[in-house]
Amino acid sequence: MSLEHILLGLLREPASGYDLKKLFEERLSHIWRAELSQIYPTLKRLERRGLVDSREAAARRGSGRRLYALTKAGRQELHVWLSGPPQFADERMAWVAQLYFMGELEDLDQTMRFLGSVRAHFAAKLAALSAIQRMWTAADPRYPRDLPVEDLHVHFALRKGMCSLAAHIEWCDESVAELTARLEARSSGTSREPGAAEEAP
Amino acid sequence: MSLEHILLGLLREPASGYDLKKLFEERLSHIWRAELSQIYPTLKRLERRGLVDSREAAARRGSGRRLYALTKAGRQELHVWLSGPPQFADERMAWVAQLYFMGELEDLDQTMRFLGSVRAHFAAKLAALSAIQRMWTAADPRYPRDLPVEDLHVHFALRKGMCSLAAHIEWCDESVAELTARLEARSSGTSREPGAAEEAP
DNA sequence: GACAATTATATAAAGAGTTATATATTGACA
DNA sequence: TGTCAATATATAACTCTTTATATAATTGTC
Repeated sequence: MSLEHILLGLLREPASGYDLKKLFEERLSHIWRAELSQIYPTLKRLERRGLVDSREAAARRGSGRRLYALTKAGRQELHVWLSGPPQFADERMAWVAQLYFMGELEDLDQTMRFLGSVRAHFAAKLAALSAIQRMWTAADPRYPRDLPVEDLHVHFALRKGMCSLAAHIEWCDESVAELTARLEARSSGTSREPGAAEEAP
Repeated sequence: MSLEHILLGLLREPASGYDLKKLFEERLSHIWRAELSQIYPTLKRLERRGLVDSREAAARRGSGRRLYALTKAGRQELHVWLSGPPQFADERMAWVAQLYFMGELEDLDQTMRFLGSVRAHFAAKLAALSAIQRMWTAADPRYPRDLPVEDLHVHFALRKGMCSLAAHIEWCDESVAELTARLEARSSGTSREPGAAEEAP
């Protein structure tokens, strides 16, 4: 189970369930997301298996917090996961399925609007990752060539997100261009469209 | 629930659960996957809701088959889904998480091997999609500019997969190049590595 | 002093997907 | 004749994830 391993990875420094949720949002939002209702029971399971241990600590506010930390066995398990083969899972992309079936609507304007929404979505995500990279570049003169090994890997993961998103945007533009060419061909000369005949009967 | 809508999309022609599983594998493998154990109960649910209806039919082999077909309500529901906003879901990419934490291992050779596996994986997937595109190009002289509207959308979805995969491969190459530069810098001149001192003590 | 926001943990219930298993029929091949 | 592969449906058990809800203390604000 990947969530377990990711929690082990995040627990290089001791953290509470609440902290871990924040770490997911701040550092891993482009890779994985997890809800508190999933994190808490998973931490308990990891503790039962001896991969993490916990101690109570004073809360800044609210009820007491429980800080979890990696055990030796936990670090070993993490290394096994990291040394193993890449774990691929096939994606489920509902929005691509929508596009796949959208010919059914026979409405290329709808397709155009749809591609616009898609492009905006990915552009926003790319802007967020670019901002992170810019911050990093400004803050650390070693970026990225001379980063410490750990940060280099984080950099790779960030670049993965940026490259994917940039490709999505380019694909949107390619598709919009193909659609536009088609719509122009339709509105000018050779038209067999049912709607076009209404213009000059 | 997206699987329901995808089944509605596939059911433009009547099909059995078994047929639909094949359609997922043949046409939608780069977009969505579904197991028979998920398809059968989903079809029953769709029938209870009046979005599809079914009739028994003779099986080519095996026990009798049940053919499902879209109802009017089903087609309407499909159109609502297709007219709605794109449904994005954040991906969970275990392999990127592995890379993110891989600095922990302090073994850049392992990182290199990992990136090699990743590249091979995506290259194989891209080859599969490219083959589909080549077949299509060869079979239909209208590809892609003058395709019927329906096929144009299928083409867009295929191109989405190809663009993503090509970007993944480029990212792999970029990362390998950065890693290589680093490994060469380490093996030549300025070395503070613990292993390097053993060469000439 | 009331109220909202934040910090913090916990659990129940539902939904989505995977794995394993059971059944039955037919055709091909050895 | 036996058995393997393909066609076809069905269900149980399990895992993973989301949504909703409950509790409780503290800080800042109006």
